[in-house]
Amino acid sequence: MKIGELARRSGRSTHTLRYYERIGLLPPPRRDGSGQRDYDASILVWLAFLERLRATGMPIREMLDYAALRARGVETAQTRCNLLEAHRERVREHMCLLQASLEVLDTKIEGYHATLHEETSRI
Amino acid sequence: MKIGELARRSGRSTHTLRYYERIGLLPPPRRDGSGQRDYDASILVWLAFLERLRATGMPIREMLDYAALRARGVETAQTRCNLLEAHRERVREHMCLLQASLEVLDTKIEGYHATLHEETSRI
DNA sequence: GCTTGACCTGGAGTGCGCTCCAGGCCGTAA
DNA sequence: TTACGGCCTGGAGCGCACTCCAGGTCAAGC
Repeated sequence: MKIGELARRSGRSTHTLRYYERIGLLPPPRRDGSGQRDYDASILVWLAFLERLRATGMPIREMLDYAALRARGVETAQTRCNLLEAHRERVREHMCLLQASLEVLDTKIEGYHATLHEETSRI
Repeated sequence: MKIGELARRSGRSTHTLRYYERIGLLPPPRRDGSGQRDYDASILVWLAFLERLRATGMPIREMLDYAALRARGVETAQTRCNLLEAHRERVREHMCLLQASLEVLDTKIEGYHATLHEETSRI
């Protein structure tokens, strides 16, 4: 699979894919006769996983740590697992904060509705 | 209240408070005899509200829109309410995405646990 | 043969939200 | 009186995660 197709199928731009490779988040793929990248379909799984990490706010620096551990093989499984568990905990905390802020927002909006209703009925 | 105290009480740095003022997110406070900012305690309420917007991921640009509407007075209440409601909807969507990603993370971690357990019991 | 479009590289640029710096003023306490 | 801490300004710098550019190669279709 060439970079354009991978971009389409993974939802990234070709720019981003090359950038990820440059910083070490994607393994360098093999190249075809004319030097163009030729990806294995399995890379889509890795990209999908990275997207979950990204969506939950993990900084790239930390993804790099994870990727480096992964490259060192099975003996780092425990460390990777710990890393993911720590991240999960942060995500949970973030969601709690969002939930609390959402409630404040609800209250604020409710206040606007009350005021606006008063305005209307006063006319 | 001087800027240092406001920083302490609002959880921002003095740098950030001056920055917010510069971009129009905080109204310019009065100054004391020697030109130092002298804040009214009521500004804490506004800062706390901004913090909720920030925590839920509203870009500063949009906070500025809100602040500008607010400055125009009561006739913009409906528009401000709409703005907050649209934002609330985005936050809800974001939370759904986080929830889904959290579940993927759980599955992944579960997989690590299974593998690690297998490793252990094979020894 | 020529055009088109996808690909290549190294490096510069972007937008966001701060964060810090230099150089200076002011009021209080030792 | 001098040292200190906190304040002032305009403007530069930073970290992040991309995003784009110039200038080039290459394969396929007309």
